[in-house]
Amino acid sequence: MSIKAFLLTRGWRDTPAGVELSLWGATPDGAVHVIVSEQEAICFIAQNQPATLPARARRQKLTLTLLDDTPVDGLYFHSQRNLQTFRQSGVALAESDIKPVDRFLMERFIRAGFQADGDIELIDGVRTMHNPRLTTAEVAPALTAVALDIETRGSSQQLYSIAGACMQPSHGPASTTKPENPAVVFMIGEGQPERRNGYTLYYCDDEKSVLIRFFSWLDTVDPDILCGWSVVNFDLNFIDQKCRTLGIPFRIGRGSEAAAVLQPGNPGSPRIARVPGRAVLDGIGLLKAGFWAFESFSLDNVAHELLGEGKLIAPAQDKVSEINRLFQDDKPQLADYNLKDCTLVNDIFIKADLVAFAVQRANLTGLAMDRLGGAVAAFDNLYLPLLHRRGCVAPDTQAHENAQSSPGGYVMDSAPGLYENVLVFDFKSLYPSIIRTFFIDPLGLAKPGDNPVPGFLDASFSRNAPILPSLIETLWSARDEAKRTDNAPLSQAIKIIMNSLYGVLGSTGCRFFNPQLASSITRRGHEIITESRDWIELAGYQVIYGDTDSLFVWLGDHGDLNTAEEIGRTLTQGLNEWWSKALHDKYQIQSHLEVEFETHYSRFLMPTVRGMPTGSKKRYAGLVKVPDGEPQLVVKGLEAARTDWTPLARNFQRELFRRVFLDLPYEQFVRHMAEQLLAGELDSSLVYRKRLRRKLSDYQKNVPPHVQAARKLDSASGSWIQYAITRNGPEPVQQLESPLDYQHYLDKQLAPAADGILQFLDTSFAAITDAQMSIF
DNA sequence: TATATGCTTATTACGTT
DNA sequence: ACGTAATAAGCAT
Repeated sequence: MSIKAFLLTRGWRDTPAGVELSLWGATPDGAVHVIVSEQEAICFIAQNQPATLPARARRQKLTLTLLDDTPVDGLYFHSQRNLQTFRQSGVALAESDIKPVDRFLMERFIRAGFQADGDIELIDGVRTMHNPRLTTAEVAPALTAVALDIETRGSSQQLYSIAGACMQPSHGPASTTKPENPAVVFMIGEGQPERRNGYTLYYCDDEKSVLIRFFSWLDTVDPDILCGWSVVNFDLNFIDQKCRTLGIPFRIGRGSEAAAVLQPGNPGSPRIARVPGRAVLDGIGLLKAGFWAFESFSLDNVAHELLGEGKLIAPAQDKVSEINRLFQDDKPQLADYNLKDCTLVNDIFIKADLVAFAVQRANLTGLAMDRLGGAVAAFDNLYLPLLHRRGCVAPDTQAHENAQSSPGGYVMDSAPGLYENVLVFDFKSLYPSIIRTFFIDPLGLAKPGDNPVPGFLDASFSRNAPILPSLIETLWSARDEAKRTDNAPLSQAIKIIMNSLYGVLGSTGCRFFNPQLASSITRRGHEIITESRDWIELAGYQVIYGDTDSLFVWLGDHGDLNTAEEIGRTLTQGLNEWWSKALHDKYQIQSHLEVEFETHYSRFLMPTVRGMPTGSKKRYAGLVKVPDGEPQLVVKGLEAARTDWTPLARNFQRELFRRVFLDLPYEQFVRHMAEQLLAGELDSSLVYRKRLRRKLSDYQKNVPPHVQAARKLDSASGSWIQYAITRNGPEPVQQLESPLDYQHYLDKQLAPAADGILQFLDTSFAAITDAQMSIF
């Protein structure tokens, strides 16, 4: 095949070998023909338009105008700096020595419909370290994955074993070539290979041999994806360091290319894995990116919550010594444990559809599928191609010192009380809908033209085919379609990208940062929520609370249970129609605001700020009746919702609320709970769990309880600390020495958890339990 | 290998009575 | 002893 140019890199940087470029395509003779970014290429691919890209990109000569009106002829670039670098560098192009990973990627692009001759072009420069561009289902039609997991001995940093297990994600058609040996464990030890339950255990002489044989196995399986649990920060980093120590190459890339784990520049930032030709997906990171919430992100806990099973050695045991013991006495059992972690990871990936989510996310953002976060880059990828087609280029990122910050959401003062029949209305995707309705757009702000739509901070926005609103519109209908076809990962990915489009406009790291943009969104939000509140009150109902995009409406005497739903629908429709008319009359714009009737709480608690008459914010609870089922208790922000409160208080609060909401007796329950506590029957639920968000030594100005407990620990371990309050103060659970301070738990856990609701029943935790005392 | 702001709570640290 | 500011964590949207 004859390759003219290959266009798969991005960004630029100075290296000892010279400047590496990535934003442009060019032909081997050095002439600049193609002015197109990788980002744009990926956007096209994502839209299933592979044929459109090369023709358009090669032939189109654009005349561009900077937003500051500097004319630029024929160049397509993302920043002044890139332009300068490009001009100075004298790009040299070559066809030679295409690496296996590049060849692999080209083959995939060709399979996706590109013509090798002419359509795919090679730009020399970066290309060695960067990779994997498995961004789309078209490019990677049948993804295969391997979960890996290592076992080590902590103190001496010895590697005991590596396990790997193949997965066929639900995404894409099944791979036709099933690996012969889909799950393996390589362990230091002596003996013949052992066929065990679903995998093969191989014994190796030493660490070096464990690594080399694992790399070789990986090469035959040749997965697109490596996954695991904290896989970059722990497993791959450990293997990388071990390879350096042993002097062997870290060959887990495609075509046995060497991988690397980049160490964080500044402490706190995550490590990054560079594995040529493969994507590295971490289960924890992906779940967090999809807004999954778990009590803890430990593998054992997530497996229990999602799959109903856990690790073979429960974390409560002394895991380290147990692993050491197994390595000495029972290697097959250690191998079982090792492999089980891999299969749990695979099962979690399948259950939560994480590969599909990662693919959809990459399709939408134009980012590599193993790159999490990156909202600013995603905005660029979506916005810049459209901006360029208008003949404009964007400004580079600026330094913003003392940047004016924009307000966030509007949080109403609440009316505290214990209610019946509270309806919750919310504006569906409020900020994106404001962007659509009010033409919020960087280009529209720069060139408002005649008769613009006013924003805030003296901003005004052109009505003439704005870019960002049309982008939102496209995403919006794609999301509706995804919901219609039950494509949950896609719908979730679109929701996240839509919301992040707003977020970056208020972030100084974004080239489009501008308080006028951010404020024109959020302050319009304030106006919308307060005017909606006024409208509902004029309609005769009391609004007891609201936060950013939601309104909590008490039906009061109108609250006949059968008519509540009816009222909800009527108010929804009325409010939507009112906004349509109001915005048309005032600005001659079409409203894309959309109020939804979200929840009907049959019982609802809006507490006060502790010890005050003032209504609380961001804290409430309610009961939702479900047809043919147990009523569902919803608790937001209160003690029961907080992981830094003890299980004692959280369970107690939920049960108390349930009883109160269902008009069941509760005093006996409260007394019984206090009795059990004092009798030592609840000791196992008295543990606090908090994160150490800084280094132990960095807590200087103030030493909170969890830090006091952590400092009593012989060996510091991890960023979470579990502790209990004893009569000698906080002590870590691992080294509990003093008797528990039950009075503390009565006063600081049970009482506050109960009084939030009991105050509206004209009683208190103290009153109920004192009555008990007087009986004795 | 830069989405945000708003709110509540507990606890400590430290000054003033 | 008591009030208040600072510190820290976690949550809602």
